Amino acid sequence: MHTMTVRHITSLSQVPQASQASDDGSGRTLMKGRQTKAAIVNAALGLASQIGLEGLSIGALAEVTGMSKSGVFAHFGSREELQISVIREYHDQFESEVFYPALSCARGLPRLQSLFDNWMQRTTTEIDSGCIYISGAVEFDDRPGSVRDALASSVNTWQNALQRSVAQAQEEKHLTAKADPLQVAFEIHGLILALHYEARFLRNPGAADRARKGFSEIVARNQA
Amino acid sequence: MHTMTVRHITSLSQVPQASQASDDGSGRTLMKGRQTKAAIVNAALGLASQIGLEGLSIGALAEVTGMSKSGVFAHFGSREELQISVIREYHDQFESEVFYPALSCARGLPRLQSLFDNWMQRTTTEIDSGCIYISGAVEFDDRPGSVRDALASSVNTWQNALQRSVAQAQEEKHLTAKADPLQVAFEIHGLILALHYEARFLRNPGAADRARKGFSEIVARNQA
DNA sequence: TGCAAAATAGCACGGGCGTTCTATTTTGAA
DNA sequence: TTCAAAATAGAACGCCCGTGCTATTTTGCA
Repeated sequence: MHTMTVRHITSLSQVPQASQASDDGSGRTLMKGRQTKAAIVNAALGLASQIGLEGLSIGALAEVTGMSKSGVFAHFGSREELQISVIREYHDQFESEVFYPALSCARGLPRLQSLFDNWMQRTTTEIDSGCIYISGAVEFDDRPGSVRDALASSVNTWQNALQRSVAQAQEEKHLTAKADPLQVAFEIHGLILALHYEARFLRNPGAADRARKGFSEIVARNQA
Repeated sequence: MHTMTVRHITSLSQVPQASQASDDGSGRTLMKGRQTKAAIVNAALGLASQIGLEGLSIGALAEVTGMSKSGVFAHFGSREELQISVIREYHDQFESEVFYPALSCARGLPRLQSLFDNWMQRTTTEIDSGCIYISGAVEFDDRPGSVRDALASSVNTWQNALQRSVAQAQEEKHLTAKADPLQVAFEIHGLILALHYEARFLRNPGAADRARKGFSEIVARNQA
């Protein structure tokens, strides 16, 4: 039986969260375990990106980090909790690489374009490492449980942010009011998925260009 | 050491292949093992659709078919060969459900529309069972080997057929000659991937409508 | 510097996996 | 009906997995 502190995966908007520094609120100073745990999670994210969340094994993780199996295990209490930690880490990285940088662009189309560019950039990088929002969806689409919930929650948060950006582009009269943000976000998502599929699995060259072209066509078609 | 008869996965066009009846060409009559093997492969496809090609285990398959582990194993000689058999079976089903029926529609846009409709129909059905062209791509994008090769070969065959249909629609002056078949096929693929992702993983309603709408926009934009 | 608590290691367990080997049953042409 | 060949079963193998236990080491405040 584990004491599982429920921590919601949201933000991707307003609150820029607290310090994450040396104090966890319990009055005790940062113990070494925290850093170790962070290192483990980082290694785990690297592993999971390549072989998937399901392929992630505590034994392999112990080898990579140079620790013992039980030493790794103790930080999480279960494999599920480890997987959820990895998802949280990925969420944070995605947020800081794709979402936050776009906030420096003007509301509306510029910001939407920036969101897409950052997303493309990240996906292109991931052609060699894999995206766990994509692989995870396939691994857990039929597997109910807390891992699936954490994953879906993260993805939903991002999709909402994307849809919000489309709606803002309408408010700013950059896109026609007749467009449906859900539809636009759906089509953009499809471009990213096709890029990931064709570049990473099929190794087709030119997929990135096609994704970019697809985006500009979507924008053109929905322009105000 | 296995005698592995190399059988290329192609067709999806011209040659409607031979009888597949009771003679395998070696002069011997159909033995019972053939039917059993077919039954196993069918069961395996059902299993793999839900839990993926990697999740497929000989033990589980033996239980489902009511056979012994070694009885099942003997038909394939290795787990890889079993997975490849499943891919071949899926290829055949995909062909006969999506590709062949569309041939009864007129060359050009009608046939392309039919291909998409059949594909949509199949994907919609697969929201409950999963598509191994999609899950397999994720599972094997980083795992070289014969399974990956078989999968990529099947997918490439289908993509070529789709691109050919787009080109034919241009020849028939249904679509503008300025369109790029690779681009159009890429975007259509994206719609199907987004449908699968959002309907099967996120359980978002309305995804099918959005995919259809996306297709009609692609057609409209590329009309001659 | 001492000492409780936290972090890590070591070991063993039960279970599922793919595969191999050796019986045993079933098949179907002669 | 016979009998070799094909099909299937059964048991065992080594391997890796997640997890639970019990030391042992390390940490960092008093």
